[in-house]
Amino acid sequence: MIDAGATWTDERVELLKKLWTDGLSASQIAAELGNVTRNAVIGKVHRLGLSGRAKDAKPNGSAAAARPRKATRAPSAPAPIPPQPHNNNVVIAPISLQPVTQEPAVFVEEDMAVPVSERVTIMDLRESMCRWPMGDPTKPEFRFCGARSITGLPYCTHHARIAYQPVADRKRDRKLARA
DNA sequence: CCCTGATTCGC
DNA sequence: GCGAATCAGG
Repeated sequence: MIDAGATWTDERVELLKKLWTDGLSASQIAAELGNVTRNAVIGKVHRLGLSGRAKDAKPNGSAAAARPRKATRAPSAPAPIPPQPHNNNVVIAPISLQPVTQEPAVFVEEDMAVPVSERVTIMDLRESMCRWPMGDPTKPEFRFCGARSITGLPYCTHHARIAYQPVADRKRDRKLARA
C-alpha cells in the first residue's frame, strides 16, 4: 500500500457515504475506516454536503430557517446485554442473542475493512474496551480486541455488529479468530 | 463521564 | 481540502 490510509480515496469516500447514510455515527465510521478521527469524518461529510442525513424535511420555501443545529441521529437499536465476564473469568466467545422481537432487523451489513485495533491482554483490558476474544483463550497469546467499546456494551462497534447479528441471519460464519 | 454532530480556522 | 479544537447539546 502506498497510501498510509489517511487520505480520502474514492473507496474511502464511498464507504464514508455508505456508512453515513446508513446511520452510523461519525466516530463509528472513523473507527471502521481507521487512521481517521471522527472530526475528520464529520469534516469530510460536511464538505461533501452529506450532513443532515436522513432528515431532510424541507417544507416549502419561505423562511424555513428553522433549526440548522440539532441533528437527528439514527434510531439506536435496542441493545440486549450479552453474557459478560463479571469476575476474572475470561469471556469465551461472543454469543448471538436470540431474536428479541419479531422485528425485521434488516441490518445486513457487508464486510468492511477491519482496522487493526490494539489488542490487549486481560491485564490491560479495562472498562470501555472491546472484549472481543481473539485467539485461543487457553493460550497465553490470547488477546482482546481492546478497541473503544460502545458505552454499555462489551464490544467495539465492529464486533458489536458481529456479535449482535440475529441468529437467523448469521448463517455464514467467517473466520472470526484472526490472529 | 460518556457520547453526538456543527462550526471555526490555521494549515 | 483537511481536520484539530472548539462549541453546543444529549
